[in-house]
Amino acid sequence: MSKGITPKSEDHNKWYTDVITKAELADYGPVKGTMVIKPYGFAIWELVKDEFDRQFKATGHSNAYFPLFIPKSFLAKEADHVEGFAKECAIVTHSRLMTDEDNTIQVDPSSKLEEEIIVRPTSETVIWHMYKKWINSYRDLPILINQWANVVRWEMRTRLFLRTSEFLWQEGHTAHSNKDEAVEETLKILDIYKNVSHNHLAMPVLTGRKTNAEKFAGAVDTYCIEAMMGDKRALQAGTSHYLGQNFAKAFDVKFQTENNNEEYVFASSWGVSTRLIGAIIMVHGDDSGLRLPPSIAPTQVVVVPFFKNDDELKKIKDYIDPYIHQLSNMGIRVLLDDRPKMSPGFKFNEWELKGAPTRLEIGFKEIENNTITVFRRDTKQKENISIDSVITYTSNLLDNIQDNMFVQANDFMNKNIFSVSTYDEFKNIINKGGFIRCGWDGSDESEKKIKEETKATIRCIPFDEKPDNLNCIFTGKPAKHEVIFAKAY
RNA sequence: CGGGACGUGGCGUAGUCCGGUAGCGCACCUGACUGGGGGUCAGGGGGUCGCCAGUUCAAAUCUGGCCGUUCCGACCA
Repeated sequence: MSKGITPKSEDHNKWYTDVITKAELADYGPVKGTMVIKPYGFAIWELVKDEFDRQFKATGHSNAYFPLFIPKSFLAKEADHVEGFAKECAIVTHSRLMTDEDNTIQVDPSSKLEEEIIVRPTSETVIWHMYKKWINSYRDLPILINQWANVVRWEMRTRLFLRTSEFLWQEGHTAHSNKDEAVEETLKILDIYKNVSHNHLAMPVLTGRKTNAEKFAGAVDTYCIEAMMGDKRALQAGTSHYLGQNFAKAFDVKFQTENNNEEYVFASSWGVSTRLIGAIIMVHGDDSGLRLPPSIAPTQVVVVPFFKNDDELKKIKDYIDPYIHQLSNMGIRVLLDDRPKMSPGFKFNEWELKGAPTRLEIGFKEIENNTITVFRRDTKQKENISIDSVITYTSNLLDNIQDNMFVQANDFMNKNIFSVSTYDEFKNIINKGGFIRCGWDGSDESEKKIKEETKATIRCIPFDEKPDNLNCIFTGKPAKHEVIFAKAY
């Protein structure tokens, strides 16, 4: 590992990839746009995933698995949906390879498939194909299914975690007998997304509805959580869609009501992806690397001993082991980094780079005085405390760091959301970075023009919008909505 | 798909203009000394210089072609 990472202020993009590669979160795959999630990065994802999974299950959802391969014809069944994904699909056309005279590997032309297969960019179509088979009566509803899966979107420009050709996510697909219930489901999930972001990722998010131009292809309404990254750009961190009867109609999924009428099923779908890892990096990271909120840190407490030889290490272990076990028994993820031939200083830097929220430093100085040195990653403060208090101190400290990281990120976001009244101010702030809350006349044209001129997009129409006395920032007409504009990833 | 840049040990690069023994930093291996913020010294391994052809006594270096990567634009969670 080479020393140091590019400072955030110098080159944010380079800083971001430096953090990922040097903290060993991920690496580039051999096919353009693919990535390998390394064990440390995957451990973070598993913690994030487990929390979502717990909350989905607690709200009545079950996991299932649908196929990776989808008949090409399925995608065409919902007109808006095809248009949304047509330009970024991987397509399977053949099923065999062969070696030719030169001993090179070729696609065997005789293995051409009769119907080409696409690799799922999302699973609405296969799932609704199956739902048609499963739904007959109102008694079969609701269906509340989630799947953890990979999807493929053939992207032109990719970035680790934020946009890769293949990524991991969860996609929920629910079917309901009436609109209200489907909308309620859509918003219930959005609430879970928001709560996990706030309470576990320590990442404040704005919630709201997407404009027509920004919503999911095939949805009636798309709701989202939007977060502000450290460079003041926006990142869509999760979406929840009310699909109305669009997919039910496309796949002819009807059910019999209590009154023996026939009606199309109402639907929702929703997802968060490994993109969240990118968000965590950019919301919390600093010039020393990653900062992980304790809730999703694979190692919450790293113990770094000072020792010259096995004998000294043994004495330190005798001193510290009981406390390590006690922390571990409390469910705290604690690790003793006793790798030999690596200086404590090296370990300090490495664990700071990897974002471990707290560190205990233990050497003979501490042993003699019955103390231990505690370092917290969020503020980089060090303190020497009595060894007797280490358990409660550390466990409280983790809670404190979790809260503090949210407060820090929330303050940062709020300081960088601006109200403006003229388009000049608007452009000025968009250039400097930040979110803008302002009026919009509701037309696709002004939204598009603003995007062309400033690269800013409407991130969402916040739930608490107050458009009444506002004018459109672009046309000056009375505002239809109060919206959040920002440059986005 | 348009425009620019670049391909030299695992990573980052010098050398290319002006052809002549492939060099450096990091990482890696061995040993000793070290250890309170990325240790020091000594020794060591690893490169058909993206590929193919051409010019030449001689090509990382010159010429032509091909391939790949990357950055900037249109598209996107």
